[in-house]
Amino acid sequence: MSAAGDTPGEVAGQPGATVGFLLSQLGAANARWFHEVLVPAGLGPRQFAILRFVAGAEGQSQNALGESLQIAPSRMVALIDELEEGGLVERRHNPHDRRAKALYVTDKGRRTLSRAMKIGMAHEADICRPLHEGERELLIDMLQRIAAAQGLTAGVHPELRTAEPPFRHDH
Amino acid sequence: MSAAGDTPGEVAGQPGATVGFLLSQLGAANARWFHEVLVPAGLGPRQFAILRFVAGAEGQSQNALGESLQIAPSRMVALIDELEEGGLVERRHNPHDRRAKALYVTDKGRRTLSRAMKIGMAHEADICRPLHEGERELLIDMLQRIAAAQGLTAGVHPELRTAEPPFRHDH
DNA sequence: TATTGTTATACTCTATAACTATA
DNA sequence: TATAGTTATAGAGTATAACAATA
Repeated sequence: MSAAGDTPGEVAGQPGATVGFLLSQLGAANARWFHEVLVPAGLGPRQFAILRFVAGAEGQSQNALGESLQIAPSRMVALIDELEEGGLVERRHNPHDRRAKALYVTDKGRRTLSRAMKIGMAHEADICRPLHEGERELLIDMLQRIAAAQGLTAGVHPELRTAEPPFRHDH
Repeated sequence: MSAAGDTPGEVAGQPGATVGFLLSQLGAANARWFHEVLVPAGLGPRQFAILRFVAGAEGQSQNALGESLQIAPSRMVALIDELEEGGLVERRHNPHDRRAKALYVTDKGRRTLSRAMKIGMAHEADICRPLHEGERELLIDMLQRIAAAQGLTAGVHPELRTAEPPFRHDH
């Protein structure tokens, strides 16, 4: 971090231009922004993520889904409740295990998901508008390398996660 | 967002590689990571940010500082309380306005700040380890362009902010 | 005895509004 | 009447543990 004070002429108290600060700042800002643009679809970012995972493998139990997304079982309940009350997913009976619920996306859920994904693509375009030709791919490549080095898996967002991430502690 | 399902062969339910997702994921992960590495300094990221701003312009009132960082006055109280209890900053009397407190960094605060900034620089180096020669500058340039397009000011972290950010709503 | 889903409880964080002492 | 700081309260979000039904 080329922190304030160690660069002559830099205003003390300003974090300056560091990757860490910018990632943190942009991450928080974009999460909120995405939350906002998703409102017309009637979904929050978390519900969007869960809806995608349900659609990706229908019939899963809540706990199985929660394990993929690293969400505690007790949290899944309210999350699925919301989606079910909105008529986007269904809890069906699992014929092989009467304890478990099998999760399915409804037709309405599929339409909502489709709309939300269009919004997501437009949002991505908005974010990348300041980038020049070809820079988006380069940016993604760099960010993916940083994510991989921190042991972040491709599909799981930390905001959803219950447990601590597999950070590197060798510094 | 090149969302799941619109790319043939992509596993549905996976957000895929988008700038929006990666920023959000890395932002959250790095914020937590930074929180963790900062523990030995006895500071949280927010307190670190405040300490820097106090050091950057000593004698400021709490409200003035809160306006710079976009923190509500009532939140500032507890934040400054913590720093004062830790012996890192002092609330002195403002000779010109007996309502206001003038904030100053103690010697201990200066040593803590110095230690925290070293940690911050090491953290930045850790983040950027997967990048090749010269890529860090390019990454910062791209991230700054994205931040600027969203109206984010250089020194203010959204996590600290009370009010809504000046997002673009033209999409 | 272990597991699925659920509920209840407590804890953290923060936003809001009321209050005091000054101005 | 307005402002600086403070306090109190309420709300959201989330983690933890206990629970009933089933395996």
